[in-house]
Amino acid sequence: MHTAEKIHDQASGTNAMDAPYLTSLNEPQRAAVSQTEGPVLVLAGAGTGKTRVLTTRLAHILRSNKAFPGEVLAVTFTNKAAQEMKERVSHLLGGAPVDGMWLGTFHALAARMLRRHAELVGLNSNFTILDPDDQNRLMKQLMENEGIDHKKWAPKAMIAMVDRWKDKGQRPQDLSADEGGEAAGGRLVALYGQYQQRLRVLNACDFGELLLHMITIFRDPQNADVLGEYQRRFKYILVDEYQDTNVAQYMWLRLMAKSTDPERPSNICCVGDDDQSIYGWRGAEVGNILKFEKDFPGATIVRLEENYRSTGHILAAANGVIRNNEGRLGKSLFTSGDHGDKLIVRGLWDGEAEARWVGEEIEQLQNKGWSLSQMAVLIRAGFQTREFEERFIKLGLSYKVIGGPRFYERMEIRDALAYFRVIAQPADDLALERIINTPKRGIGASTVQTLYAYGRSKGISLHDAIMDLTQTDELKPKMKASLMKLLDDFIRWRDQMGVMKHTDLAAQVLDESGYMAMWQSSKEVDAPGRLENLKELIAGMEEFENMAEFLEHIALVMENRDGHKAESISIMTLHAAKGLEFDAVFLPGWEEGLFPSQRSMDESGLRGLEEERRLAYVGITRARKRSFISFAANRRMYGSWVNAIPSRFVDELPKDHVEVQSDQGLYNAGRSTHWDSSGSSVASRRSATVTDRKVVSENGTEFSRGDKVFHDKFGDGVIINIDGHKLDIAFNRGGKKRVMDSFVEKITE
DNA sequence: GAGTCACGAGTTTTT
DNA sequence: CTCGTGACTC
Ligand SMILES: Nc1ncnc2c1ncn2[C@@H]1O[C@H](COP(=O)(O)OP(=O)(O)OP(=O)(O)O)[C@@H](O)[C@H]1O
Repeated sequence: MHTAEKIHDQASGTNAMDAPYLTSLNEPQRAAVSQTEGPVLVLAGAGTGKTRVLTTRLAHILRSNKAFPGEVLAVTFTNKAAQEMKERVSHLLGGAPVDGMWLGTFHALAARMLRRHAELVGLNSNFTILDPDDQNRLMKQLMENEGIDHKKWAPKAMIAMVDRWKDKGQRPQDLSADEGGEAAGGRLVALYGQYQQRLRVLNACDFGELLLHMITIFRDPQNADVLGEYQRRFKYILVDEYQDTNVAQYMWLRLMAKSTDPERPSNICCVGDDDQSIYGWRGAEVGNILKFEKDFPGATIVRLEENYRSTGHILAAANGVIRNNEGRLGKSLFTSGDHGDKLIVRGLWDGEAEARWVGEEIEQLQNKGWSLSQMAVLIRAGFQTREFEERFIKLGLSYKVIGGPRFYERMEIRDALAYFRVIAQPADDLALERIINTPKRGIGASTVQTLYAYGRSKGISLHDAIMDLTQTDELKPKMKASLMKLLDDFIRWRDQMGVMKHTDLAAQVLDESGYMAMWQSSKEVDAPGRLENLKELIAGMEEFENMAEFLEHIALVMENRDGHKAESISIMTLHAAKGLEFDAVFLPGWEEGLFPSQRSMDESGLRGLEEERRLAYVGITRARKRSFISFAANRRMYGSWVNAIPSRFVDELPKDHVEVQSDQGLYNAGRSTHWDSSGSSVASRRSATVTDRKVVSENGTEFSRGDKVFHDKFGDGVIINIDGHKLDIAFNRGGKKRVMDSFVEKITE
């Protein structure tokens, strides 16, 4: 034990070493908890209690008076995990709520800091946090100004690239002009620069910028006192899911974790598992966890090997899959529990049959007394929810889609929020633009263009541009009156902000703006529902102190409506399931192209495939007792039927630990037989034909399934099957035809 | 400037 | 197939 710790213990007069919570840990876990001083890395596989260690460690630090709550920085991956950790800690400490901790996601914590120091980077402390939709719209505007074709270069894709740069901590000035490659006609870096400028004018930040601004502040020698304050404040730093931190997050952490006294290394504890790194596409760097020892010399590495979550068969199956990845740190895992039941692997005819089967299995488990809340369907991509939802509705099974369509993404909610945002922060152009003509005020697109053009020429916001132009005669009188009315409304509402209760103000705004009336008089079928949602929105605001707090919550916490629905099965993506556990887990859609995702492999090759495999590992290891893996031989894609072959991950499951239960021998047949969908005119019906994955035509073009092609006579289509040089193509104009590869051209976007 | 229709693109994964 | 965008007309 470190000397410092002893001193603390004596000083506080508390002997925390016999605290009750320590008895619920195994030996290495306890070591990781009680070694509070110096850098510690807990590197361990799934279900070994990493999160439990981190939570207990936090409780231990507080309980032994080593730090006040406000002196601990604890970073979690999701807001939900932060919430849970807060509850667990307070529970471990006897139940009283623990307030004042710096506990949250990277973004939530950075936002909290940035509100305090906004002026150091030229922002006002009431800056707006843009959501992804705002980002896209802003990018689109910039591209239109620059005359860049936003159909050829999707603004969303451009923003994705900008976000990746931000993940790496790269600002426009850190990039050479050609770093964007062909994107946006070779001008992406320039666009990035303009985008940053606009953020400043809008007094706004996007997600990545929250961290980048804090890094900028910390690095500026002029602000040494600010950095010093945080370095001294945070006596202990704890980070969960360290394998999925990106470069910017890493830099931010390192700046704060830098010890002010070389004699006393920083007390940072990170936990993670390189095999569970699944956010590479978002800039996460597994390298961060690999170099921990180098970054923090003298670090203690704790390995946990006992898995407390899953049965032997589940662990063995997961290990069998992940073993196929190269360059792993390698960890051993064992369980003292039973083998349990083998994993079920089942091939089915199509997605509908798959959903039906899953439904049956769920009902059987229910009949055995298992709880729906302890079951989950884990999918690869959002669109897969549909067939399960349809099936569950038919069966009357209660379910919740985690991370599905979110409440705040609904049109009417976004509109209402836009009003609130403009009240809170007048320079929020994107919000103002959204509602400037909603409800209809006769302010059309061309007027907005005029206003923007003026604002751009003066370097001011839309709001200020309106202020200026309504003082002149440049606008038509009608337009001018309309704009002045709106401006006056906002000024009046803004004056009320400090006076009126925020929920009352919200109701008043929606009423006086005519927004409520717009829906009340609407004949649309969903108008009543929208009004209902608006009411709910205002009711939900009650939980918050004021408007600013409410808006902050909306921006940072992506919350889900039915998240609390008890006794229902969860449907969510594998990504969203990270860190969770269920008695029974269903893993549908294990087909090549879907899982592993074709796109991931096309974009990132082997790296992409390995990340997909880690996703499979994460999925399997979410299960405590039962795991059901399935694949379908036929999938509907863009309305036409596509036949699918089982995922390579199915083959990687060790035979001894799975029970294969496939319909009509689909397990093997799926990969060698062409399956006709019921009655549709697939050309190869006459015989079971061989499906090839790829073919290279005489003239050297490579065709794969899913490729878009053009045929002189039939037009555009998609390759659904390949048999030597013969391609089965679903043509957009209708009909599926079998043609020779030499007759079609590949369309490359 | 507002409303209607047709075409086109899309399916990863999210703080 | 389904949603959203953009072009066209009144
Ligand atoms: N010492 C222990 N004794 C009994 N149960 C434990 C112990 N440690 C952890 N567990 C249980 O094991 C399960 C997994 O723990 P936890 O979620 O902390 O693991 P993890 O390593 O974070 O998992 P993952 O990386 O897969 O998300 C939990 O149900 C937890 O309560």
